[in-house]
Amino acid sequence: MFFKPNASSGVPIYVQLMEQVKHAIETGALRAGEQLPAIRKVAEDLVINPNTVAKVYRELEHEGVIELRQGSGAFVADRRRGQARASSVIDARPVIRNAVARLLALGLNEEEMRRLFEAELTRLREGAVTEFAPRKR
Amino acid sequence: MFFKPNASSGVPIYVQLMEQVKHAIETGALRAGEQLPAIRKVAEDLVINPNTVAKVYRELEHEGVIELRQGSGAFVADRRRGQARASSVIDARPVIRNAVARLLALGLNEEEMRRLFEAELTRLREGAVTEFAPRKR
DNA sequence: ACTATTGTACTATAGCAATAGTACAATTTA
DNA sequence: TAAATTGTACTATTGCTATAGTACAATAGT
Repeated sequence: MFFKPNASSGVPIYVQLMEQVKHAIETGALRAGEQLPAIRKVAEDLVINPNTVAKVYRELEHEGVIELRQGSGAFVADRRRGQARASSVIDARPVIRNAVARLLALGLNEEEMRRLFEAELTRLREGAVTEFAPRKR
Repeated sequence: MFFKPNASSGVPIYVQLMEQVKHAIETGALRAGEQLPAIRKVAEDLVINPNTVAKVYRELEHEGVIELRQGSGAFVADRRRGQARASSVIDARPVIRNAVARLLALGLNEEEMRRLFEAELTRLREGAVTEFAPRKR
């Protein structure tokens, strides 16, 4: 599992890290019971503040994703649910990998892909949407 | 074109709005020369602060995406580039639409889809990545 | 027991996001 | 010309993100 904070994306670093850890668990890169690197170690590697990493671990624990044991470290919580999810997400990987490859072939850049993807998710979400259309001239 | 601010996504509202406007132009929903709704109107519709919308328009103008004319309003800049892009993005739409449908069929929720997608983009991006792996026990 | 490691818990600071409110300037419309 | 509309430009406030620095508490390893 890899991580590279995208400082210019507008998404807070701690949110990005949380997402990465969850994704690592979903894909089986991190399995139940396994230990995560120490707060200070992660902070050093990513060149971010230890407090930021601590916040990530704290939040993840609050969500039941990991377990924190003072003096020992952080461990992936062993919930059957996450493990069951893993297979689905792993099966899903080639699907988006293929799609992204096609988008790339069509000449789209990363930003365009992301906007297209988010627009599609919004479409699914539906709910109370507000129209944002050009005015009559 | 539709817009629904996702306050809990961690992404600043003004960034989301900027992305939406760009996407609308890329897909042809907004065409060169067309007028965008007034700042106060958008703010009212989306129930956000006029200053936030003003910031969006200001930033978009700075990027050359739109033109601001005091007293008149905001207009989509007529650069050939955006128009040329439109066809590519439109062609790309069924690709991700199909992919998202498959992910949905696999039982993935929105968050999982987004993480999977972002992970794939990170893979493409490559560059200097920092390993984030479990420690030996 | 001692030491190192790991998470916990503060305070303080700087910057950005978003809101609220007000006033002004340029243009369009009647 | 007068009024309405639209963008511009402030100040002030609140809350969150991220950083820096320090100290403490619990556990593991020797």
